[in-house]
Amino acid sequence: MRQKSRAQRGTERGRAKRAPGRPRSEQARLSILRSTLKLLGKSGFSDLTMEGVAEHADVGKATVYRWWPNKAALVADAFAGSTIQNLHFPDTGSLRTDMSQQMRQLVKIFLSRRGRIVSAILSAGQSDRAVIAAFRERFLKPRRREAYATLRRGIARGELRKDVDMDLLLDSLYGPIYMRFLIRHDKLTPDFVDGLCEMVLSGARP
Amino acid sequence: MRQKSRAQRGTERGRAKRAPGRPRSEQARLSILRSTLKLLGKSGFSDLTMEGVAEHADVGKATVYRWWPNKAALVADAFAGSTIQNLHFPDTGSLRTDMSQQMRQLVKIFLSRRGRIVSAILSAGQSDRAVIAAFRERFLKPRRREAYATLRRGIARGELRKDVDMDLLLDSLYGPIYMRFLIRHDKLTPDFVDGLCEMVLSGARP
DNA sequence: TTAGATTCGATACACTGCGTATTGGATTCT
DNA sequence: AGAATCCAATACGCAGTGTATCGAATCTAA
Repeated sequence: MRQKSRAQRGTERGRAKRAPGRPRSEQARLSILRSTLKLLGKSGFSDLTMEGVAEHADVGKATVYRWWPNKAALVADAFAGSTIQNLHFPDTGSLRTDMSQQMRQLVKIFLSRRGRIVSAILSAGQSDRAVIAAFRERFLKPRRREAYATLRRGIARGELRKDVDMDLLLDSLYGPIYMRFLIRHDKLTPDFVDGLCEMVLSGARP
Repeated sequence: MRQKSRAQRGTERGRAKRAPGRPRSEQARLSILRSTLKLLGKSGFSDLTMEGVAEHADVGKATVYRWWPNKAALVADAFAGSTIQNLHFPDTGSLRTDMSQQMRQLVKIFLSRRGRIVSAILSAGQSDRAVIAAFRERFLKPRRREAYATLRRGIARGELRKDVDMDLLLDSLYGPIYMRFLIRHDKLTPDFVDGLCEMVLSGARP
């Protein structure tokens, strides 16, 4: 909070008066965030160290601590800034293929190097509410908004009940993916995604 | 591994010759495991310290390290030994109420103090495969076996398709619960469980 | 009863990482 | 020019990790 208001003075809107003094180095900021993501993908949250980030980013340790109070805040911010592409919903005319295609993309990401970052975020989030909140706000919610639109198209086409509980439905579709991703008791395959879609969506038909 | 073979010499099967020397103190072992669970429920995984466990268990720190190589191993072992009750499947004659009742119990545990332990295990498991394996083998799998039997009763009564993919179905039922438990984007209520059961099971009917 | 093996609790130790503080120099505003 | 703020570097105290050592306790085997 404190450092955010400080940062705002420097970066927010041109009409706001610029604070005196040396402005914050955008280069250092980006370098720190990039290094955080890179190291996080390599080694997970618990092995990530603030000193390691500072060294890899070629930056003083105090510079890291000036802008992020602790490791969790840094990781949450780094993740929030990492825009994950290829996760939009298509509009094929069929709800099942719309959902299935997007969910396959999500699984692909979970199985890639970026999956390690997501797992680290969810892990750290279990003992730091700011981290899990960042995941919800920056990752989950934007995609949920797109998903609502996709579901509404399905309702309009008569593929879903009009009174369907959209949050319940989306959790039923994505929950099993997250569960297998985190507990690793079973494979995350495209066939799994398709079977999941078929079973859950057929339970929500008119 | 090394300490396990050591321990076996002392405790395994009466016919095996007992090793010379002072035997391992069962009292210390139990005290350590109990303290681990207790502290884990209070403060989560990252705040748990080996020194804290040793102190709370009234035991030397070296005694902890003699039998468990690190925090993750200790936590996995402690969780494995903690039998969680009240998580059996009833046999009411209706698949939906059988599942719903058991799932409500699970939610109750997730929302209780023991939920903190589960969340700590899943969190630690993201960077230590032994921890997540302990969760799977000691917690998930035993309940899955009971769930299979419950589903088979449902198939026999004609409430489920004969060719239903039981693992897919169970993940569809439990995945949303784990997702809400870990991401905390929505409430874990009995109504949620009931709606979930209804939607998913209706998608698996003949 | 004794010798040998192993555990126990206690404690000291080196090491790593955390988070704070200080310093001298750089950059920008007024 | 002067004030304000940022930077990198570095030193510091603190907490926790994991190892090592100690004398005492407890067991088996002879």
